[in-house]
Amino acid sequence: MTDTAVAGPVVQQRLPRQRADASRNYERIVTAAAQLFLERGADVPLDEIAQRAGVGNATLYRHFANRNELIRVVVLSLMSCLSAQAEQIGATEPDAFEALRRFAHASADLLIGGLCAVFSDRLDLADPELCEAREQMEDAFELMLRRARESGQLRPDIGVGDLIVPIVQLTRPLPGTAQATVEPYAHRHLELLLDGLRAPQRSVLPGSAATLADLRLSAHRLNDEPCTTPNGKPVH
Amino acid sequence: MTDTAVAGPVVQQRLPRQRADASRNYERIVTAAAQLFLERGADVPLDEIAQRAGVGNATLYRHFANRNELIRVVVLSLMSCLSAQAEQIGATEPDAFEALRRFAHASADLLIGGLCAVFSDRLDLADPELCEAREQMEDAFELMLRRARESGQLRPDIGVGDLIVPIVQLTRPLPGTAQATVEPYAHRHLELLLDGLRAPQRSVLPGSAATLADLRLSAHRLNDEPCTTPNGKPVH
Amino acid sequence: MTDTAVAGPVVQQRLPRQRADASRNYERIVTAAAQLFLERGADVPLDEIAQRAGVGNATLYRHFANRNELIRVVVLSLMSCLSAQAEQIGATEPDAFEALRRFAHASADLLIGGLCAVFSDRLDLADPELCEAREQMEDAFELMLRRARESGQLRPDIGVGDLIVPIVQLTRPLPGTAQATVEPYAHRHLELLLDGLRAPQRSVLPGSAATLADLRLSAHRLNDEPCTTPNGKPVH
Amino acid sequence: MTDTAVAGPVVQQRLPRQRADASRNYERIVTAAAQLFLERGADVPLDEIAQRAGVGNATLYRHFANRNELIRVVVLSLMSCLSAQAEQIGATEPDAFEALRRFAHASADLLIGGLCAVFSDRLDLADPELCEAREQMEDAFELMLRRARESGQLRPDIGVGDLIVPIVQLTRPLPGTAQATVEPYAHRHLELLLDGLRAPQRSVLPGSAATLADLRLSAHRLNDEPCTTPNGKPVH
DNA sequence: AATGAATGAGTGTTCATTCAT
DNA sequence: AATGAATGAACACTCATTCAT
Repeated sequence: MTDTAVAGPVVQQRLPRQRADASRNYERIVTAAAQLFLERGADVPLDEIAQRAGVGNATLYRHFANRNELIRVVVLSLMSCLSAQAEQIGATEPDAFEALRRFAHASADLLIGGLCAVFSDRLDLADPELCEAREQMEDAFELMLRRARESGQLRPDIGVGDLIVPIVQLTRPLPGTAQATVEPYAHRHLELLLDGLRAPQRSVLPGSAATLADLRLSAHRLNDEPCTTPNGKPVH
Repeated sequence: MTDTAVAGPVVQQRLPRQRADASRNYERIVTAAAQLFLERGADVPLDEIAQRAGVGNATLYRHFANRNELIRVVVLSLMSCLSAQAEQIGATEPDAFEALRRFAHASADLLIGGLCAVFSDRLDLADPELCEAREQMEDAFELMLRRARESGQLRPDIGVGDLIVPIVQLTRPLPGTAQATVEPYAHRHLELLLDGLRAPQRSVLPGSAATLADLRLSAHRLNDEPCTTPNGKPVH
Repeated sequence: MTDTAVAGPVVQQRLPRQRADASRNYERIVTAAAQLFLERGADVPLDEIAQRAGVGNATLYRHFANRNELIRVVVLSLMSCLSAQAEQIGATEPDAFEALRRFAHASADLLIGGLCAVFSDRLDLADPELCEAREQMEDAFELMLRRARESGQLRPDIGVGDLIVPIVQLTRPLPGTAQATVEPYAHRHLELLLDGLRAPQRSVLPGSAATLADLRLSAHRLNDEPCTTPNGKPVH
Repeated sequence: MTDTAVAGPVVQQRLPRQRADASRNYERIVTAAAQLFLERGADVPLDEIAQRAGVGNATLYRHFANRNELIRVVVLSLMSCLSAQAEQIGATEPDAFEALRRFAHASADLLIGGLCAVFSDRLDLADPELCEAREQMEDAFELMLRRARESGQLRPDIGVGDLIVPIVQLTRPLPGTAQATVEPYAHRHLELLLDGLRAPQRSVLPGSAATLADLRLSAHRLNDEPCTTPNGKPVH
């Protein structure tokens, strides 16, 4: 993935009249942020992002009012890339399950783990731009799943969340390590999961499939309650 | 899971003559820490842990010289519980794959996601107590896998890391949310993964199985290098 | 100087009925405190003093309400030793200047640098016990000086403060170092000073001689004022 | 002494393009630090230094990474002033001993007592800038001494440490008091010492002259050993 | 517009002092 | 009486955010 692959689509949405150096700085900041969020987590000092981008810290603030704004743009950028990938694979891969498989791995390659931030309390759930990007992405997954299901290769009890959430989780950087650490394993484990997705199904799944929005909502609901195990017993 | 289930085994290793109130506080701190680490990540203010434990901040420091000490004990406690579970399940469940399956879900119930801290740079890789607990845990998994493999129910190309890492990842709390948010989905996705583990295998896996130590080592190797994708292209 | 040399005289002044272990602890604390104050400054953690004394920290507080109490006793102990030395030397040394000289060096040997605490704001200037000890010590010096002056060996423009203050200063441990570091030099420089004290005088001294009380008073007067140089210009 | 007299030489060494307000703050911090270190010791809360300088605490940290950095600059500044004084006096005073005398008193006026920090474990003994400043200062003293010795006015058994150390000690602020408290006496006692330095010598000195580096080294050697009196008996 | 600098709120940690055994 | 433990108030240092150049 190149710099423009991440920052490009979003940058294009910005207002036209902008000094050349300003838009160059904007891109450099987004790029540096994407790198550092993945390498060091969502809490990296903004000063370091500015430094890696080669700009002053105040310049970062000129473009992004706060850390959440920056996260938002990085996430939008990632989701945008993802949707584009889906479209391209869907258009070219004849086998439906193989398309799903390739898309899943492509997502991992796109470091979709960064998307975990989608669920972060740092993002405004109602942000229209974000919602739209998310729906677009979910639609892409949905389409892939429908086709695979219709082809008879996908077990029928699978929803979009059953794919996105595991991809997000399996590709997250392990805490304290760079993204690159998990990546080789991510593909391997993803493959195992995909095998579990194939028809005929080998088990009865507990729970039900969820969308990202579902997850986000349940997170909101639970956030202030005491932490309990699924059996309802308080933790510890 | 009760308090003693988490803190017990470690507490038992402490020196004998300890005032009742002190050991009560010790356990309360470990318990509060385990909760808050899961709910809010490894960076929760220690003051909040002390507050939730109902003790002064300095009391926490009397028991644990710093945050890493505390993490270490929490992790040891979790791993210890896990090994005990394995033993119990292995002794009672006749079907080998079902034993594996139950153990995997039990691990998720034990909030094993917290174990992600094993990989954290916060822990001393060489700490003997930690190594021992990790090996014990890996042995338990190894035994489960061997039996399932010998019973012909497990695909043969699976190593211990192929189980532990996905469990850790799938059960990690989504960033910014409480552990409880993922948990229902964790079991569901784990089940999918387990289906992928069953024989006959439905795909050829990329990469190779890894142990926790492997992961940790590769993390060390990569940490100072520039972050690259598996294809060798620099990220972004 | 032995342990009892420091702690002894003061201990004898305490009330009679006391458990044997209590009075043993008292002495051990004073001894440990005297050591650590000299080695590490007046700010050593009291817990360390208790530890070196081999008692619990709370035991220290049973004997001394706070750090100042402890300093007070250590200082009293040192001054007491000093007065005893003066008496002994005065009684045995026939040459008056030599007596002064020996006393000065004996004072240095007694680590009189610790007396700097006399001036510390940590001590109650009006404390009667302290005043008495100070006067006693000053009397001893006074007597030495008078005899030396009468013998014609001492220049006439010298007061008691002209001896005590330089001794205190020259024997203070250099910051960040143990007392022992200066000690060899202290005797050497003291000797130089004593040479300066001999008659006939080689210069006209600025200012006037001071007593410890004078110093202490002027310290009080100045403490809250802005810091100025002797010329009245503000420092820096 | 004016602000620039203290902070000037060091400030001049900083990188060229600096905002006016930043360099003003830098000087104010150094000035405030020099004052407070002398008034209250090397342990004054940095927040208070910041407050006296009229800046926020974080501003202090922008300029000095930690307390030792600050001490280092203050010390460098003092030593630099001192060397300049020596040069000026040496060039204008025809009488060699009088030059020495004037320099000694000028040193006291420069609050050289603050130099005690030279010995502090807070300073990096190997710091090249510091070493250079120290050597420069010692050279200045050395030159003064040689001239006085050659003129026949200085007793021959005197080394540079025999001047610097007593000056440092005699001008140190008494603990718990402002620098100003000792200052009047410092000049008086210094004069006595200088009288002791004059030829013909009136005594045989014990020990030998030392440089600052010697002192620092012996401090290092002794710091971890048990504290003993010069006679080899353990203290107390 | 870009930026270096300023800043206050927050966190980890220490320590004098008090409490409970 | 002795003591291990508890505690809150300090202090060093960091960082997001704002200010001034």
